[in-house]
Amino acid sequence: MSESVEHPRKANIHDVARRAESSPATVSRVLSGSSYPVSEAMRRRIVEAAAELNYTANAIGRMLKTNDTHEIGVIVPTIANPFYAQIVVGIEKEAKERGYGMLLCNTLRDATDEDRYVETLFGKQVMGIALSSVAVDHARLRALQRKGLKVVFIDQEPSDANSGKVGLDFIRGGMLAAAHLLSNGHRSCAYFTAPLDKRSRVEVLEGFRLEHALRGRSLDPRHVLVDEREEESEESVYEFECGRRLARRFLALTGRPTAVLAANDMIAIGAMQEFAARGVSVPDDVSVVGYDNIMLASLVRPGLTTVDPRSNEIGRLACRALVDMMEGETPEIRHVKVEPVLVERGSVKRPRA
Amino acid sequence: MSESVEHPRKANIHDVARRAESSPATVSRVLSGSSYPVSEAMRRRIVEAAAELNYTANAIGRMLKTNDTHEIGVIVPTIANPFYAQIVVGIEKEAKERGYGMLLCNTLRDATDEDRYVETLFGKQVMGIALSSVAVDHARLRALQRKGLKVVFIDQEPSDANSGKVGLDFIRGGMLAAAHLLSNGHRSCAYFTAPLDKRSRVEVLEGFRLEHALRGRSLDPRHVLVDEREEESEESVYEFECGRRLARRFLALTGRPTAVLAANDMIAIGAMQEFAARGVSVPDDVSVVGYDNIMLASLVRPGLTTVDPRSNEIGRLACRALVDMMEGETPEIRHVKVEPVLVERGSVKRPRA
DNA sequence: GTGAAAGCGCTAACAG
DNA sequence: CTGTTAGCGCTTTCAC
Repeated sequence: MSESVEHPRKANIHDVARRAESSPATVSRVLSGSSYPVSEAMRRRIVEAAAELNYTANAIGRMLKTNDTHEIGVIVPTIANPFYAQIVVGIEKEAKERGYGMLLCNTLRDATDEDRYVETLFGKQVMGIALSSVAVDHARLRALQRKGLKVVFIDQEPSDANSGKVGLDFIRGGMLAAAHLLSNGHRSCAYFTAPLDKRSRVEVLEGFRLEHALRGRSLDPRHVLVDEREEESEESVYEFECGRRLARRFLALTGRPTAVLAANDMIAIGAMQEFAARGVSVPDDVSVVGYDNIMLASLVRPGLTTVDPRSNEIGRLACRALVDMMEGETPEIRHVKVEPVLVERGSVKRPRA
Repeated sequence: MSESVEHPRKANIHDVARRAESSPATVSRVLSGSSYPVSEAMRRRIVEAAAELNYTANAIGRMLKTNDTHEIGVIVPTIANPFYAQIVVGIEKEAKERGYGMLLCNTLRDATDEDRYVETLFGKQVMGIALSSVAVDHARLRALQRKGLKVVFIDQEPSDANSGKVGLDFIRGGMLAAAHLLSNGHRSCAYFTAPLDKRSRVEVLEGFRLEHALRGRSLDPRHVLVDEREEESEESVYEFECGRRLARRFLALTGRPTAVLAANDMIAIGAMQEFAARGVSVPDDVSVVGYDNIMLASLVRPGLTTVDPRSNEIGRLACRALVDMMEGETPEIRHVKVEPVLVERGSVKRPRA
């Protein structure tokens, strides 16, 4: 039953040379786009012979010789999460433009796999790795960096002069939201968040506060509503429920604010849903701003005004930094923060007088 | 300015051999996990030397020698679409278990890029490609298959005895939905869909009809509601709006059915939203079933009962078929259809008597 | 302008 | 059990 059909051996550079009555060296020069001078006649013969033989250069041979794979490794928790999917697409776009291929690894948050992936990628001779994952063994990574591996961290603290880093500017995002709300005439704002154990959640709050301060205002501590419940079930389901719970607490507040910033869109949408269920109109009775700009934000009614972290751009920049490092460019742009941007939809309005 | 720090040359197999006072062959045997007998003492010395030198085998060298990269190529439109993201994650899980790496390519629906990707992957000596993209040059693909490339198509018509294929069983999905509705006592059902220019939309309808027939029922043609509007704007936004329009038409029907199957979740959710806005209760006044099981389906109120195509499983099977083909396994399982599954939530209920 | 030859790092005969 | 050797497909001196 083992009917392994014999395939015609793939043509190699010698085959092409023979057919074009030339030599491997010259074929290589022509087909790899070298600038080395080759006569027009010879060039034509070679191109023709290659076409006839259906020749495709073996990249492995080239890689071994040149010691340059033109590939980068990318490690993320999982592209099932749209945020990472966007980043990866951004990375790939940039990589494609620069002529690099991408080796993608989803760790699914398994620390063991993560380390294994780093090792495998290094073995495959990628010269650079972009990663957004916390559990990697940094000691090992350092060791590999000493052997020439370039590393760019995405949305992560630990970095150093030898690594690149692309950060998300949550503080700026919080400021953006505050600026939008305050300049729309809101004099009292609330912040909705799940427990403050993630950097993003606290930094958004920081920015929110900061912008208030910059405008001579302050955020009433009683208006910072932190959900107590632990994260059970799936993340987004949890966040949605969290938004509903916080909305109920919000409605019970005396001297209730006229606007809310939520730490992320799912919380905002949960809150909006609860408001609607209780006859509180968004944006007439209360304005809501989210964070993340997930697809859903454009679908709910009213559309959710939210802060977009520009994940695509994050990927692009990460890749750019990485490739620059690999190609020995100046490391000036090694540490970037991507500026988030406010997307206005219908969930914010000036408060009633 | 060109401060290219000199990195210590990576150790190679000769370095390890020298340090362990052995030979490259033996080092290879030990470090590549060959079953070739090597004395314990020697083995230990080699492992130790490798560790001291921080040795990582160069996979490129091995690939060139063995003519086996242990890598597969994956081509999809874009992982920004969660459906494809799920598939890719499924592929990768399976690939990881089987010891294969993955080269991911997002075509972003650019036909030119698609062909280029196929070529590049082939040049990189992947022995197999899984692809879910329509625009590939099939003539070229056939040519590469003749050179031994294995191909698995995902959710696509054109296939043949030489290629693998993993299909989605939309017909079965439609049947599942009908069975659920009918056995819950619904005697009159409707189908909501965007224009019938996609295979999925017509096959789901087919299945829906078929199951009716199998139970001696029939689907009233006037209850097949097809949106006329062309797809403008973003896909999911369009579908959402489409659901709302169809819901309005549905409510105007005389002898209105008690249940609805939507061609996909976004349409179903749009319809639910419209129903709610018009005081029609789901599931009390009308039951709704969706298709796709997107994350959102579990978040809306009531939860949307829907057909899950099991994209993750699709990816797994695609990869399994591919690797089997690459490893010369029997091709029995070459053409698979993945059985969808009904996920029950709160949007379906027996109709009022 | 062209070709011969060496060699990238590894594994697999083969010989001992 | 261990080592020597050849060579995977390519690029790149170097010599002509």
